[in-house]
Amino acid sequence: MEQLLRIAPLFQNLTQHDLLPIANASRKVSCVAGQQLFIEGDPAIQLFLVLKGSVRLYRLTHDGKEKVIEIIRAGETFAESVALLGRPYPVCASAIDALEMIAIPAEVIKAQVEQNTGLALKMLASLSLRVHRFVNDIHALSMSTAQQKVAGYFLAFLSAEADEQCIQLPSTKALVAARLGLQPETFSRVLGRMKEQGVIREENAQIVVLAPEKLRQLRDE
Amino acid sequence: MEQLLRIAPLFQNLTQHDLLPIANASRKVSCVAGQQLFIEGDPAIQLFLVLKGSVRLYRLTHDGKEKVIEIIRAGETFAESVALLGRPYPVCASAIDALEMIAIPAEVIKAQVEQNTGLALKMLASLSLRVHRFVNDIHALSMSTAQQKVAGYFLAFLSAEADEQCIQLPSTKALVAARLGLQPETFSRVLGRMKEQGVIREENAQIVVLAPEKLRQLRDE
DNA sequence: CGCTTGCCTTGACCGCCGTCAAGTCCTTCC
DNA sequence: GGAAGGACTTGACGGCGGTCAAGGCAAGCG
Repeated sequence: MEQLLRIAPLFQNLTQHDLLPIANASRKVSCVAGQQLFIEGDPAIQLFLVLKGSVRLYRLTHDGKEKVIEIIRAGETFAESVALLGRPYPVCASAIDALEMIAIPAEVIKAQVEQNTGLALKMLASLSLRVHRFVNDIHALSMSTAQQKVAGYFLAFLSAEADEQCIQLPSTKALVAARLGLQPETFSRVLGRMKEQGVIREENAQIVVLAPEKLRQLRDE
Repeated sequence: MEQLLRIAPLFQNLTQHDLLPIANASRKVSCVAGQQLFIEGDPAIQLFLVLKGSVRLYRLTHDGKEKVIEIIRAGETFAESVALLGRPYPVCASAIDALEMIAIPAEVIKAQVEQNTGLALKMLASLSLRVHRFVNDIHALSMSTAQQKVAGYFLAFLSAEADEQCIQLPSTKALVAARLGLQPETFSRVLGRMKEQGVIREENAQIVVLAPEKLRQLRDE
């Protein structure tokens, strides 16, 4: 269990002494694809570390549609912020595919944070990063055109200057579209246009970026 | 200085012993309206507590327009998250009107957080709140129509169930429009429609909400 | 093999919102 | 008082993207 916990940046570099009470209180959970983990308004009694699979965090709009806020992938934690505040979850969560996670009681984390400055700093760093990502998201969401959103999304996956990189889309295209605030149809059309411009290619469920600089140009309009 | 610092939730309830080094390292700054505080990419060497006036946090899109990410009002702090990470500012900041702030060196905060669990917890709570607000913002941004955004924005100001509440808009309407990701013209049109539906009224630069439940209905489509 | 189901694509249509432009109201300043 | 400027409003128009509908395509199953 301790080894598993150390996957998360949150718990790396913690001494075994500090990690032990957390490990003892945590338990492993498995979920099938599509399973509901919690819904908006549920009391936040635990935070999660994803070991395998991915999780969709979303909100329901008043007319029943869902807006994807974040997609959590293996190795990442979520619900850290709420565990500390003692507030109910601000989003719904459900498993995208088969899922393995570690559930960590919020109270144990709270207790540890109070004693252990190292963990507190880690959590601060983690939350700061999340804030930064949200700033990026808000910026991306208000970028006007669908093409710019998609280009920006792909560029976030590219590591360096290398040409011809592959991108593995998390789950289905429809989900990525939702993440970007687009309809599946629109996403498909944008991909089609990019393909006929020679910017990308599709190869067995992967996106191959042929011309990163052209992608950058599309994002910048 | 110490009294001023205690305005912020971040520093309330800190012992004088803990607050003193922070107070000693901080200094007061004044700005004229429109003054640039920092731009995106600047090294983040200090965080700010606004005493008087308000601050616009924004990003520049690639074609030179600016997207308002947040509006910080008197009594609030900003740039807490970056001060800890040692990363450059992810946004630009400029004064909306005449401004008085306290600038607190990031290093002092970092040093104090390492020693003082109380401050660490405060900062965690503050960042958690910010994350929650961003979640709300992302949700609001992806709500489709302009009317829904405006209704949601107004509803966030209403405290309880009381009818006939006044809302003081921060600064100009154009700025609020930018905050909502709308053009001033669109914002104006939405206000006009709400007025002729008897949902709101305008009275010397204030919005008077006449029918909160109608507003809720508009937000929910 | 044919049927179903789910995912994706493509086409047609329409409404919302951004843009451009002109006009009104109010403040400021001489 | 009159001119100038800024904030806001109102109108006309066009494009992007959402919606609806139909069709293609692969996997699973009887």
